[in-house]
Amino acid sequence: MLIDIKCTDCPVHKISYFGCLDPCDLNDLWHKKTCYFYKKGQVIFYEGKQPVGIYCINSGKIKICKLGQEGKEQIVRIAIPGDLLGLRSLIGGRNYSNSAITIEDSVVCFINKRKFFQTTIRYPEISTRIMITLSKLLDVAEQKITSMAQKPVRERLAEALLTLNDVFHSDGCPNTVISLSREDLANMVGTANETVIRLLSEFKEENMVAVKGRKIFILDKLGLRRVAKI
Amino acid sequence: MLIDIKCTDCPVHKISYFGCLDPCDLNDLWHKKTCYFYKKGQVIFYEGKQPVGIYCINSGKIKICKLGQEGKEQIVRIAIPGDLLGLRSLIGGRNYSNSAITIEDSVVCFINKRKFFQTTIRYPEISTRIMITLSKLLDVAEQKITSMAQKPVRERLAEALLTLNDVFHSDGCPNTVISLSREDLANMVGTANETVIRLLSEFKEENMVAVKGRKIFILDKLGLRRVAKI
DNA sequence: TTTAAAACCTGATAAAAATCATATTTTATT
DNA sequence: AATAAAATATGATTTTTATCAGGTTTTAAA
Repeated sequence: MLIDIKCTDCPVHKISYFGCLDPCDLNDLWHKKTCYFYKKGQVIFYEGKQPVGIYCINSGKIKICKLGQEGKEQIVRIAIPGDLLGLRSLIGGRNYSNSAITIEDSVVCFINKRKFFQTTIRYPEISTRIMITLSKLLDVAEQKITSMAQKPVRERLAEALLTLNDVFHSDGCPNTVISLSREDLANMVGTANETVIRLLSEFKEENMVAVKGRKIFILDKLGLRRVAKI
Repeated sequence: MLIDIKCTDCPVHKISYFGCLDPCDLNDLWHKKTCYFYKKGQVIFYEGKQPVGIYCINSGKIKICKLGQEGKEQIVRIAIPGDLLGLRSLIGGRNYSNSAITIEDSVVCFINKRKFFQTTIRYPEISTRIMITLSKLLDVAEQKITSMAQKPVRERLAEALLTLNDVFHSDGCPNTVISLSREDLANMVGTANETVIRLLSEFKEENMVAVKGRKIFILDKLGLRRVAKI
């Protein structure tokens, strides 16, 4: 569903990559971009496909995932409003190395390749910002590799819950509710969903989380941090 | 041990980040940099320390690793001649997120922070190249997360051997010899060294590798690729 | 060259986690 | 509100892999 969102009115434009654009360029961007509403569970782009531009998240949450063995999905990270999607493929001139799927109703703007490069070339701040973002993502990814290699599932799940706590807190609501299926949680942690369910009950027993249906409430961040060993 | 290597004579300068520099700047770089010889096993920099510049590998191989649980080391990647080390910390203005340790005798040049930024600012090609490199590293890292999450040790070891085959082939010698301790191999794959040893014997039985002391010879790349499922 | 210290190898055992099976609850749909 | 479908939960079992313990070989150093 095509919708219209003016960049100057966009709640994320100040914190996003385009925060440094002058009003004129921002207005121009608004006219050039297209903006869509995606229902929860819809695919924004598929791994392996050729990129034609980048996506800027206006609202909602999006899981970035890779297909592994026998189609099993690995969630690499969760993107939130202000994040750009498809940056790497565009920079490296390669096909998408992962898929983007909404995990809640989301609004995402699309900026085509040429327009994006035209803008970034005139704003070196954007390039710098991209480099910094990539650096940070790489640090996080390497940290995750280390966790996957060395930590047992219980610790990794605690780690994931803390990450999700930040992700789901980002919209500013005071008491954070994580709304993610056990399957998705398992695909973040790298385990079976039965194992996630069992460990979640353990955490519940230890009063570190509360569970209401699909929803997970973080009650004891410090406790989880202790379990995760961070 | 301080040694003197002229950038124009450096065998990697053409393929390195500084390949685009004009002769004058390259000469200037030579005067500003310092160049050291490191024995196998020496530390170039430590995780957590503040960066003061970047390192450019002239010769040798260097493991990039993070400290995990109880000091257990996780090898994130292996850097080869032409690679820059410490880039991310410099860009992001953070401390080193990992350590760099030589796995064979190496020669590494050091360029201080200011000099590096002075140069890169005048050569946008370098910024672009950095972005492309970071993008690729991130793709590789995410692929590794997926492997760690979904593949059993046997498959991951096959994968690691194929990666090492490329790394150790890079100097141009025809028949590749991987010279890496079982411990290091285990720290790449994310397993115990006993498991590596056992699986290596299996691969030997199946005529996919040959082992002579510490040295590993890859005999059947296709076979390993089949095992690794790539 | 001898000796010490690492690194490597092998087997037995234990722990962690996956898989399978099946029941129950929640959510979505008519 | 009733029904179907999907997701969640729990137990039993098996597989994978780590850990421990003991050897042997290789490497490094006196």
